[in-house]
Amino acid sequence: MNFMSISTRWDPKVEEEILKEWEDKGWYRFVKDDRPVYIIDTPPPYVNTPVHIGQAFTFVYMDAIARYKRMTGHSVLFPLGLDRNGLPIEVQAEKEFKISVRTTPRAEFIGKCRELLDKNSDATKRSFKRLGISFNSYEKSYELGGLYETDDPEFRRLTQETFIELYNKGLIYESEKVSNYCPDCRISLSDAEVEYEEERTKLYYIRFPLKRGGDVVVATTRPELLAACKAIIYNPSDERYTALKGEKAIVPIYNNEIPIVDHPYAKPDFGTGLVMICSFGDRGDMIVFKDLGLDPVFLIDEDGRMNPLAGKYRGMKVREARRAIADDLKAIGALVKEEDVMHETPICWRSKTPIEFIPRKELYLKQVAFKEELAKLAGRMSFYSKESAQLLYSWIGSLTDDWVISRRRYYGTEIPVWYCKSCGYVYVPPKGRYYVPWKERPPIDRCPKCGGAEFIGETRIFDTWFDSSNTPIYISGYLWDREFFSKSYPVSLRPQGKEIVRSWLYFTLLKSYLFLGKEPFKDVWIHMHVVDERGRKMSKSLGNVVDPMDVIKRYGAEAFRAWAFLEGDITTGDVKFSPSRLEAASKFLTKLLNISRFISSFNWEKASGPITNADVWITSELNSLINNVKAANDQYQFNKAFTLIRDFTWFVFADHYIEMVKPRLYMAPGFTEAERKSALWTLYHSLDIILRLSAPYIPFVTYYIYNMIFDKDVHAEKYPDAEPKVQDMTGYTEKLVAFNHSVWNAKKERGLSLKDPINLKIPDELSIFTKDLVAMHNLSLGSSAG
RNA sequence: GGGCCGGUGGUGUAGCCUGGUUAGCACACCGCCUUGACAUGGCGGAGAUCCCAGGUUCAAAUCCUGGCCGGCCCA
Repeated sequence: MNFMSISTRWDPKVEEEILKEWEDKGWYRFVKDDRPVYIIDTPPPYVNTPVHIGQAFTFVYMDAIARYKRMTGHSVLFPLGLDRNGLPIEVQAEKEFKISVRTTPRAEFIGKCRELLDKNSDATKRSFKRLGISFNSYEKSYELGGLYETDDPEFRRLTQETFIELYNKGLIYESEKVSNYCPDCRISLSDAEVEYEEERTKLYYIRFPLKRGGDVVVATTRPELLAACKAIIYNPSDERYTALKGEKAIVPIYNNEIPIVDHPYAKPDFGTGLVMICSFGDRGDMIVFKDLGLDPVFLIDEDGRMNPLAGKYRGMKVREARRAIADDLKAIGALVKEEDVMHETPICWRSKTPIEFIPRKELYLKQVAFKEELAKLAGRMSFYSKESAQLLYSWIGSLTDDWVISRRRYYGTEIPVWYCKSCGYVYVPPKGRYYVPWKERPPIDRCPKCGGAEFIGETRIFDTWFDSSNTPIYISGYLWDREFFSKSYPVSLRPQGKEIVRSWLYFTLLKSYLFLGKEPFKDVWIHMHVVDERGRKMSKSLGNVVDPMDVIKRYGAEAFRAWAFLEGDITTGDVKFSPSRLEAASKFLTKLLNISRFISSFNWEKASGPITNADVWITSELNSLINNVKAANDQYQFNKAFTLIRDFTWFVFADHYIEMVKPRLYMAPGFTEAERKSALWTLYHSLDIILRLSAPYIPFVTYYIYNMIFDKDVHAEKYPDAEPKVQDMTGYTEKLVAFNHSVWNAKKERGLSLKDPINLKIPDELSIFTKDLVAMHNLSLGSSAG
């Protein structure tokens, strides 16, 4: 860069020039040397949508961590990953190309997905680059720090290797179990992928005749499951019904007899206190079926329609069947009443479709057996903030089923298994390469069991979390640099959102435990979300989505960054995005430029250090700032750290110290050359510290100023350390500030300009600053000394 | 139904752990000021039932109990 002098305003165009310089330098590339390594396992953004403002926000935080760690002498591994596996891209491909996954040949369909992914990936990369995120690289490569993609053959090779190893350890099994099923996505879901949504729905009160005569009324939200009802339960403490024990009820419409039994799952105050137990309306039904040893009947097929066992309702969608059966019940007088209720419905996290519980044959990874060990390993990781660890613990505690890892979709890592056509032998190949069983022959000619030569390749793929849970293993060189890997694992930091604690964080922990026997991270930084000005989640349907690139176009990346660090602590709560607050935060950039401009208008003359009391005072304040900022940084409290820097720079250094030394700089009468030099030394020294402290947060402006004044790259400098030799004079700050305000106030009250002389006494405790204070305020009389 | 987090001037927050200051700061607002870095500035001002109710204490924004509201998680 070559500019004449520091500008009074920050021009976002300068950011682009700086980015070019950074790119040319290749300075952020990962280098293996004898420095301690710091590894950040960044969350690979899914590339089917533009970068979200929340991602922009949190990646800026990660960038500050990376920059801070570099400046404190670490070799920082900070790779960019792009998540490209999974359902959303299939859905998008179907929409964009108007094709269906069910009718398009697999290879062709995958090609279409890839086409879209490549286009989207470029946009994502550009956004991060523009924000100044100092990833080791923006180019894909198979080396430490290289950009990686989760659908890359190498990444998938690792996924398959973890499978092969876990399979060989006997941790994976196939079973036909009832699983969460999304009829819309047509896949089984792990428990982690189930969300709950409050839904307004009807509660139907249905009359069941009793076999011995009379009847009972049962309330349910799912009358369409009547044909699958196997029992009616009441709470053992519910005296209204204890007499019914052992009785049989007759299911309306279907006329089969079912027992009435007591079970604590029934809540006396819900509906009538009687609950019909059907396979399967919800998780509670499953528990009761198991407890009572009932045989389930399944009524819903993979399209989300009623199957022939539902009788006349066959072929109907679940919701249609519900309405129809309610009408029929009414017609025969079995429907006592309908009531509006709010009900927590389990839904698919992607499509928001209500999930059904149906049996499917899927592959499972054992996890329930390891809950204790997992909780123990989780305890070895430090959480920031520490309260967020509870999210992980409670999830581990609530696990009841093993992890469904197979999916019947196309765009994902293939499950590396072949089946012998003649004897059904399950062949799992050795580790070492990426396998595509649906289109490849297995690497053996004959079945080891029966000698058969024909094999059927597995067509299913893995749950995307089975891929994503390998990121710390992948980025730290497991595949290509085993020596580095073994030294560097567990990696330093996992930064991620709270909403994927039970998925990404949990599954990574599980994989790491089963595959390596270790916890994956030393530190875990959990953040909340960026929401709109009114505190609502940003969503397309609300129309309140803010594109970070629009923000950058308008205000610049540096303004966005300044705002991100000043606005609030995203680890304790959601942060509201507000353009006016962003504008306000960006004013600090102007302030910093102008402070620098002012200081640089004087030549930096040699001096041995601060000699006057005022200069020692501000230097000791800087010391204290350095200590406080570093302490905050080390706790990942970057918002606190940057706020401290801003407050000091503006409201202490500029407002008080700079104003105090101006007379000296302009050689007001009575000051010596040595005193002037001392002030200059102190100003330059302070600015140097302030810029280095600020560099991780606002890397553009600090780079620009540092280059202009010190002709060096601030990002290659050391993070400041406090100087222990400086006498601590921070105790004066409060009094000094208060005195200055009292003078300004007094002048105000008397209608004087700040330049006018005034007759005021300097408090005794500030007498050591008399010379500077007299000159600063033009105090004419009454000073107690000097 | 259970758990976690949060509730401080119009807005964003600090302080709470380790009770005691006129509850600090910023944005916005109002007034004055083109003072040789900056008017995206300087100085000044007004503006707060510290969610509510009890309790502990000489003293509570801070500790305890209960409740309300908001958010999230689990059943």
